[in-house]
Amino acid sequence: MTKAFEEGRKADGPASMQDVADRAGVAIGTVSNVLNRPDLVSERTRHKVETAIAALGFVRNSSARNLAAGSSDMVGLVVVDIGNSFFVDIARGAESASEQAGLKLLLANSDVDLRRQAGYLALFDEARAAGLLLAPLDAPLEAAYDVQDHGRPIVLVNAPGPDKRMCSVTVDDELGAQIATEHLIEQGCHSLAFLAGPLEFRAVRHRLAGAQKAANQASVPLTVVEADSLKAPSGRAAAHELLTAPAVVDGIVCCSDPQAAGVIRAAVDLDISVPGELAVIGYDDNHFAADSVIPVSTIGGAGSRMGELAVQLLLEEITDPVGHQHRTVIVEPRLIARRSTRRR
Amino acid sequence: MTKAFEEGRKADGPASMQDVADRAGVAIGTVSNVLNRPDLVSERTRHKVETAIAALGFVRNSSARNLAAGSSDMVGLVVVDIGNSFFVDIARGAESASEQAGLKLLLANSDVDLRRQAGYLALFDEARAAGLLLAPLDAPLEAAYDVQDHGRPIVLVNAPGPDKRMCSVTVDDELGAQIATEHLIEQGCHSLAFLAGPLEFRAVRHRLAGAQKAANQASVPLTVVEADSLKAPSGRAAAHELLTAPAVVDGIVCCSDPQAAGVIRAAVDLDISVPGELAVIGYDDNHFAADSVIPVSTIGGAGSRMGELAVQLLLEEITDPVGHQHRTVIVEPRLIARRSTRRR
DNA sequence: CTGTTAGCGCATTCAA
DNA sequence: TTGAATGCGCTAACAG
Repeated sequence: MTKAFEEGRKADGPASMQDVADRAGVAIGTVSNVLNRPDLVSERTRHKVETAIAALGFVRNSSARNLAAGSSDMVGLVVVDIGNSFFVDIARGAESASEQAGLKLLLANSDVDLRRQAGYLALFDEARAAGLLLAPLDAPLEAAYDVQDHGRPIVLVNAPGPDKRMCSVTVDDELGAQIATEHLIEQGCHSLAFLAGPLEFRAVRHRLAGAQKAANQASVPLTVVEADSLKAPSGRAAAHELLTAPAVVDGIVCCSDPQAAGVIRAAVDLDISVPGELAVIGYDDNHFAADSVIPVSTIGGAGSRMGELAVQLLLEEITDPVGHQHRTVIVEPRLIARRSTRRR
Repeated sequence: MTKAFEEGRKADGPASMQDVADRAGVAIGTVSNVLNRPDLVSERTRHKVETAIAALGFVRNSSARNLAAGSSDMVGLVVVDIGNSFFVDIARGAESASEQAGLKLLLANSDVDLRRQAGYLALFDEARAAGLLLAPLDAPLEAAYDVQDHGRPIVLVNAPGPDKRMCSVTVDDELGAQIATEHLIEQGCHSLAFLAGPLEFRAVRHRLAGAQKAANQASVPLTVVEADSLKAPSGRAAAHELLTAPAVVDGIVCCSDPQAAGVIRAAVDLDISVPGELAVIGYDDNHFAADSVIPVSTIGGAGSRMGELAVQLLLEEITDPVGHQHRTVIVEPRLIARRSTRRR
C-alpha cells in the first residue's frame, strides 16, 4: 500500500492544488487564496490548508501559474562570458536589484557564442520571462530585436553603444581610458604606450580614443600597439616587443587586467621594475587584479552599478510598457589606483 | 489600424498557436505537429504553417508546453559562488554536457547565502525542471532533500562527501593536498607548512589530512597554520607571521589560489625569493593563477569534469527514475606545476 | 469569507 | 494526413 494510495491520490507526480484542497476539505480556489492572498482567508482555514500543504509536500507549479496569470516574475540575464569577473559583477548587481524588486534572476552563459546567445534569448522568450537582460557579444543584435518585437522588455548591459530600439546601459570607455592615461601622466610618466586589444572591438576603439585624447592634452607621446587579444599572453608578447625596442616607454595603458598582468610579467622578465621604471594600468577591475604580487591599478567600479541600473530600466519598462521611452544610461568608471602605478 | 487588427487577432500578447492555425488555415493540432513531429505533416501544409509562424513572430509558450506535456528540458544549476572560477569551470562542464544531451542549463548564484540557495532550489522545483544540480554551501542540505522528496532528480556537485540519498560528484581533496605536498617534497623542500583555511570547512580538513599524510610518509616536518579565510589577505597575513618566525620554512601548501597569491606577496615583501627560497602551491586552479607574475602551481583539473559527470548522473536518473541507484563519483584532481614551485 | 467556473496555450488522443 | 476535443494545474472573477 503506497503512501499515495493512503492519501487517496494518484501515485505519480507531485501533489497538485486539487490534492491539497481535497485533503484540507476546502475548494481549490481557497488554496489558491491562501497562497496568493492570505489576507482573504480566515485564520482557521488557512491553517488547515497550510497543514495539508506541508503534509503533501506541495510545490506550486510555476508553469501553470504563469500560464493562468499571464505573467511571470522571472528575468533572464544572458552574459557573454561568465569567466570574466567583470560580468560576474554585472550579474551581482543585477541579482541584488532584482531581489529587491521581487524578481527572480536566472543566468545563462553564452560563452562568446552567438548561437548560444540567441538560444538563451529564445529560451527566456519562450518562458515568457518578465524581461531580459543581455550583456551582448560585440556582434549584430538580431536575436535581441526579435525578443523586443515579441513585446518582451529587454535591456542591454555593457552595450557597445546607445541603441534607439531598446534601453541600454553602457560604460564610458573613452572616459575610462582617459582617466587611466591622465593618472599615469600625473604619476610622472613621460612616454606612454597604449596596449590595444583587437580594434574590431568597439570598446577597444573607444579606449584608444580616450587615451589619445589625454595624451594629446598633456602633450605626452603615446605609442599604440595592437595586441592579438585581451588575454595575458598577448599582453606579455606585445610588452616584450615594446620594452626591448629602442624607444623608451615608462607607462603602459592596457585594455584589460590580464593584459596588464602579462605586461608586468614581461617587465619582470626583462628586469624592469614596476612601478619604478614602468607604470602599468589595467582595465575592468577583475577580481584577481587586487591580489597580484604587484597589485594592479585599473579602471573599474562600473560592473555592479550597470547591473543594478539595467534592472531598474527593465522595471520601468515592465511597469509601464506603453508610456515607456527607451533610453541609454552611461556609467562613469573610476580609477582604482594600486601599486602598479605608484611612482611618487 | 494596428498590425494586430489587420491580422484579425487580439492586439496584446504574443501570437498563440491558435493564431498561427487561423492564419495558416489549419487546425491547432496541425501546428503542434509541424512543431513537434514535422514528419507527420505534408510538405505543403508545413510550409503554410511555417510561413504563418514567421509572419506572426510566433514563439512557443514553454509554460503551456511543459504543462501539457508534463515535462521540461530545463535543468538548473545552483552554485555557491559564481565569482570563484572553480565554480565557473563546473558550470562550463555542466553546460557542455547539457547541451550535448539536449538540455537547457540555467544558472543561479546563491552567493554563499543559504536562504538564496533554498530559494533557487525552490524556483527550479516550482518550474518542474527536469533536474537540478547543486554546488552546495558547506551547510545542511535540507532544501536539497526537499527537492528530492518531491521526486525531482538532483545531484550534488563538489559535494562535501558521499550522500546516501542522492547522487553526487566529489573531488578527492585528500589526494589533491597529498599530491601538492609530495610535489614540494620532490622539489627539494625540507620544511613545509600547510596553510589551512577555516577548519570548519570539510574540504580544508580533508586537505590537511592529505598534506599530513604525505609529510609523514616522507618524514618531512609540517607546520600547520590556520588562516581566517581562503582569501588573499588572510594568506598574506598568515605567511607574514610564518616567514618572520624563527623556524625556517621552504615550502607552503595553501588551500586556495588566492591564499597562495597572498603568500607570494608576503614573501616578496620580505625579500624571500619564490620559488628559490620558498616554494608555494595553491589549490583549485583559479583562472588568474596562470597569469601571475610568478605563475602559481596548483591542484586542479576537476571543475569541468565534475560538471560533466554531474549532468551524466542526472541524465541517468531522469532516464530511469525507478531503477536508478544513487551513487557518488569521485574525481581525482591533478597537479598543475608552474613556476612558483620550480626549484630544480 | 468560501466555493464554482472559465479559460491560459499547448500536447495528445481519437475520429474522420 | 488533418481536425476536434480533452485536460495539464492554476488564477481570477464571480456568485453565494
